[in-house]
Order: sequence, then structure tokens, then C-alpha cells
Amino acid sequence: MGNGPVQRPTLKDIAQKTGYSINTVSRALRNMPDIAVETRERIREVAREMGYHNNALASSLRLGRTNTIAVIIPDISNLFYAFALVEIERGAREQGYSTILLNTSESGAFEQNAIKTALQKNVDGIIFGPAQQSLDNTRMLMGSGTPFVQFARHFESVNADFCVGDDKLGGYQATAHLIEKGHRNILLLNGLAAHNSSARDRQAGYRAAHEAAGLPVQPDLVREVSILAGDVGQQLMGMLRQRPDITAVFAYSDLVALSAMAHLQQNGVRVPQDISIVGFDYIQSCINLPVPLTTVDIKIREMAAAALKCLLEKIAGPDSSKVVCQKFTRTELVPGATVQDIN
Amino acid sequence: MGNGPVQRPTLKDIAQKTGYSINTVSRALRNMPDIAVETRERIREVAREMGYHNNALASSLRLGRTNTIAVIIPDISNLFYAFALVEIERGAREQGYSTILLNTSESGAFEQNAIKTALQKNVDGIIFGPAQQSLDNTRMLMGSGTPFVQFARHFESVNADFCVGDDKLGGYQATAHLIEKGHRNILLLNGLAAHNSSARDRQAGYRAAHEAAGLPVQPDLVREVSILAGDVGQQLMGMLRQRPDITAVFAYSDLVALSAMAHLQQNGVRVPQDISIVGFDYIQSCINLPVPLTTVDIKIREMAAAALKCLLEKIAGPDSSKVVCQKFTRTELVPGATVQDIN
DNA sequence: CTCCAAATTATTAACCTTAATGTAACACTG
DNA sequence: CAGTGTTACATTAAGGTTAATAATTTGGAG
Repeated sequence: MGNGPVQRPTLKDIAQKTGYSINTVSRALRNMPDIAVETRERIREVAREMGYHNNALASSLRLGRTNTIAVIIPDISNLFYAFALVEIERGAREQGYSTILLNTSESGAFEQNAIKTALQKNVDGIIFGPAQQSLDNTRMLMGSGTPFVQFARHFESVNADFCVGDDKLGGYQATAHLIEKGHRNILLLNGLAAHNSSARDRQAGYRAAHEAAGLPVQPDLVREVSILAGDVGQQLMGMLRQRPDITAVFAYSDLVALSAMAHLQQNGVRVPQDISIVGFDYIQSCINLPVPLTTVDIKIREMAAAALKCLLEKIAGPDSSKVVCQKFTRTELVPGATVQDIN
Repeated sequence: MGNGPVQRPTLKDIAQKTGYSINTVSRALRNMPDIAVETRERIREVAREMGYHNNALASSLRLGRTNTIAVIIPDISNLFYAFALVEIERGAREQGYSTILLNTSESGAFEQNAIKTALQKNVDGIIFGPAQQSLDNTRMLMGSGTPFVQFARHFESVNADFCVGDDKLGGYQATAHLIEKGHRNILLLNGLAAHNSSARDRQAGYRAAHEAAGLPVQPDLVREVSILAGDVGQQLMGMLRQRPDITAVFAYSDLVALSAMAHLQQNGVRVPQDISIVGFDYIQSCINLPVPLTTVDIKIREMAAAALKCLLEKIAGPDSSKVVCQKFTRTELVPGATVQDIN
């Protein structure tokens, strides 16, 4: 017959079919009081028959809320964010919220667009995992009036909510573990500290662990690498040539650690016999690795759950500009098989 | 002053401020014709000053489209889907679409809710990565009138669009590679074939490769495991005890392969010296592994891009029930370091 | 000066839902 | 039996945008 695309039924259609007013139908379907029981049942029956389901657009427009949050993060294919996203999406769904995903690829410009999109779509709140160098965007977000929580990274200069890992503690734990196992020349393969609070804090922890052990911090043992740029192997092998006395590597993240291990493997350097490695993030909580990596559990699930909880509180609360939560999740060292005791 | 949450300005506000009608303001901001140049500029100027941005809810309600797609998939923390999601989100964004993410955790019930949510939110289309055992949901989706494309898995009994990997080819390539390297007793650690087209097809490829080589298929060498249930190690080590003549494993996915390798490692079995392993998916395209895994590249990016392209075509097209694309992306064997030549 | 066409702007209605307000019928109270 | 309260529904308005239609102004031709 070619009767074309079937339009979804509206309250009006049900009203016509049942002979009640639109308002009565609406109230019946929402189980509101002041409706005769048999009326309600009849209307609900017809709605079911017609395959009615509420039009969230119209509803949101009227109610002024969308039951939707946006998650703006730098890289979903990074297991850290992927796993966080799972938690956030699940928790949001359980509370009746949908999740709009906006990936920024660590780009400030993309991030700005992402924020604009989120605002246009009238999301009720935003989980904001800042890209590097996005202070301006964070400020813009503050001015928007839409509740948001900084996730994973944060800006000290902005007084806003955040849920981040205790990167300094984690950096300390990783480094102290290596020192305890007898390592003295520990290469830090860090992220880009200039624009990344996590990288700065992990480095601070690295320094603090040295100081606590009475060891000097050797500036040339701190290097910055970028997974996206793919320069991990180059920097690592270069350093090992320059400083053959290096016995251990503290990697900014498990991804960096894995990349480092792959390059060491290729060059015939054994882990942990020749070089010990500690990573960061504990992605093994979501992927099995052939060799368990010694790493720092940053408690992704906990961090994600805390961020979501904070955001929902802000959404429910009367004043979205009030800071509700500035949380550092406590990290924990997870021993694996990539650190050699050389005492 | 406590002047409360600042309301976002609307067309009405701009109209009042400039003295023009709402319609004129709307047309000015959308760069429509039939407006005096100076009027347009003046209005746009004021809009900028007031920080106006379009209310997508109202716009969508009026226009009947949301510029939003939903991605309904079983598990975002599975790198396969995570990487696909990156591609889909990026492509969608480039075409002006936002992405709502709905994770189903392989649950048919969650999936049903996800579909309902997507329909309520009036998404323009759905990338649908079916959970296992979700044939009914797929049928429901067909009846909804909303364009969708099955992704990664599909149902033969439903005549609808899909973009999936050529699982049979991939299964063949993996198995043939092992046979070529001299392996005769190849354990297939498959997914749950009863509810998963990929698992069935990969197994068909496994069988075909045996037949092509004139080898018998040994039914006891085909086992089904579940990453979520965590029974990979148990099944694998059990089989190796029963059949010490097994020299190779073809794993359903890289995740299964990694899990298998971890258990082999723990039990002192060396890869590839004692046991060869081939995986599936090529997650190394997004994560470095210390030892390169021999695997089958299922072309995630290509598959994701194809699915999105197909969906956008359906959205743009006049008849969303018309099947536009039923595509199998061609797989490719990627040699790594986990297969031993025992010829 | 009149009339027509073109250019510009305004008015109205519609998308679908929800909340506030309005109305009618009926039972009960004193 | 007038007045009050309750029950069950209907009507109206509003949320912000856009498209169709209507109205006004301007310029030019005759």
C-alpha cells in the first residue's frame, strides 16, 4: 500500500480515540491523581495498543529539563576513559539520565564546540574531562550556568567541582615502590606537564618520594612523551643509551608503560630482569595483560561514580554555582610482575 | 547580589531588544534570504552580545529532527566497541550529529530499554550493535520506523541493513594460518555461538579451513567461553590437560586471547614455544601490547565508518524501510609473535 | 498620481507536552 | 435547600522555534 512512514501517536491521537481531553490522557499515562480508575486503565490500554511513548522533546521543552547529561572527554579509545564512561553511563541510566558523548581528541577547539553542543542540547549537567590547555573552555563552562564536574584533570585556578585521582599520592607510591626495591636511577616518562595537572602532580609525587628517601632528583631523568605522537619508544631508547645506569621506568600511564614494554621487547631488553616498569591507571581492571603490570590503581570506577554523584547533586540542588565536591580519590599500588627487586 | 541562575536568552529577548519580530530574528540568525543586510548584522550583533545560542529542543520539536543518533552497543569497555565508538562519534559530529550512548551490558532487557529511550528522545537514527539473544528487540526496532543499522553482529532472519566483519573469512584466515604453520590440533575458544552470529561465522571459517586442508574437524576442540563470566582460564587449562596434543589456540577475540595468555603464563606454559595463539579484532590498532599478538584485523574503523555512512544515507533518504547496505568488511590476518612454525 | 512588483517585516499557527485554572456533577452538612 | 466540598474531567496557556501566510513599505513604470 505504501502508507508511508507511520507517524508516532501523540496524546492528541489517544485523546481523540478515547474521547477524553489531552490533559486527562497525559495525567492518566503519568499516573497522576484525580482520575477515575477505569478511565485511567482504559486510556493506558489504548496507549499501549497504539504504541504510544512519550515525546521527550516536547516534555523537556515544557519541563525545562532533559534528563540528559553530556560527557566531554579527550579520548574514548583510551581505556581509562572508556571504563569511566561505562560507569558514568550506567549510573546515569539507573538514575533516569541519558548520556550524550562528546569526544574532544585532546583538542581545545573541539572541546569548545562540544561545550556549545551540550549547552544547545540543554543537557542538565556535564561531566567534563578537560583536554589539555582548556582553561578558557572551563571558564566558559563556569559562565554557562549549567552544572558540571571536572573529571580526571582539573584546574587549580578555577574554583569548581572536581573528582580526580590523587595523582601526587600515586606518583609517590609508584616511585617509593621502585626505590624500596633498590632502584636509584628511575626514569619518569611523564605526560605533558605544562598543560596537564595529572602529569604535574605525578611528577610532584615522584619528587616527593625521592626526597623522602633522601635521594636526589635527577632532572635529566624526567622526560615528557605523548602516546598520540608515538614518541615513547624513541625517547625511552634514547635515554637508555645516554644513561645505561637506569634500572627502572615510572610511566605516566599504563598505555605508556605498554608502549615502553613493546619497544624494550623489540630491542631485546627484558622486563623486569633488565628494566623494571611501573605504570599508572590499572587498566587491568578491564583488560587482561599477558604479564601483570605493576601499576597504580587510580580507582576509575570510584572516581567516575563520585563525579556522577556530585553532578546529580548539583543538578538537584538549588544553586548550581555552589561547589559541592572537590575530591581526590585515593590511589593504591598494585604489585605485578614488572618490577625486579635489586636489593 | 544573588541574582539567581541567569536564564538563557531566547529569540523573543533579542526581538524585544532590537525591535524586530521573532521571526525576523530567527531568519537573521539562520542567514535566510529576504532580510536587509544591515538588519541581519544588527540582529546578529545583539545576539552575540547577549550570548544567544539556539535552543535545540524547541528547534527539534518544530523541525521533526534532532540531529542526534543513538549508539546502542553491548560493552563500551571492550576495546572493539570503544574504538568503533570513537569513529562513529567523530564521523557523526563532522556531519552535525550528536551521539547518545547506550550501553546494554549484553542484556536483552537493558537493550529493550535502550531502544525505548532512543525512540523517546526522537533520535534520527540508531547504530545498533545487538546484544546476544536480542532478535525480538531487533524486530521491535524494525517496527519503530526509525532508521537503524546493525553493527558488528546481525540477524540473518531479519532483512535489514548491517555492517559486520566477514567473520567466516576471518575465522578461515586465522585457522588456515595455524594449519600452514604445521598445527593440527587447534583449540577454538569461541564465543557463545547460540546467540552470536560472529561466533557462529568464525566457527564456520574454522571448519572451512580444516576442510580446505583436508583435515578433520574435531568437535571436542571447539569450546565456548565468556569473558564476562571469566571462565577462559578454566576451560583452557582443562582442555590442555585432556588433550596435551593441542599446539594452538584460535581465540574468539583478542580479549579472550589475552586472557588465555595470562593464564598460560601463570601455569608456566610459554607462548608461542609451547602453545601458539591467534586472536581476533586487532585491538593493537589502539593499544600497544608487550608482545605483538597474531590476530585478524576486522577493520573496526572501516566497519564503523561504513555503518555510519549507511545510517546517514537512510536518514537522508525518503524511505527508511528500504535496505541500503548489507556489508561484510573484509578481514585480514596480521602476523605477530604468538604463532610458532612447527613444520 | 496610480498601480504593480519587489523587498522587507510582521502575524499566526504548529510541533507535543505539562501546569494552572476552570467547570460540571454530585454528595453531604446544617 | 442554600452552601460547601469533592470528584472527575476540560480548557487555556506556556515552553522556544520555524514555516506559511499576511501586511507594509519602497521603487519604478505608465
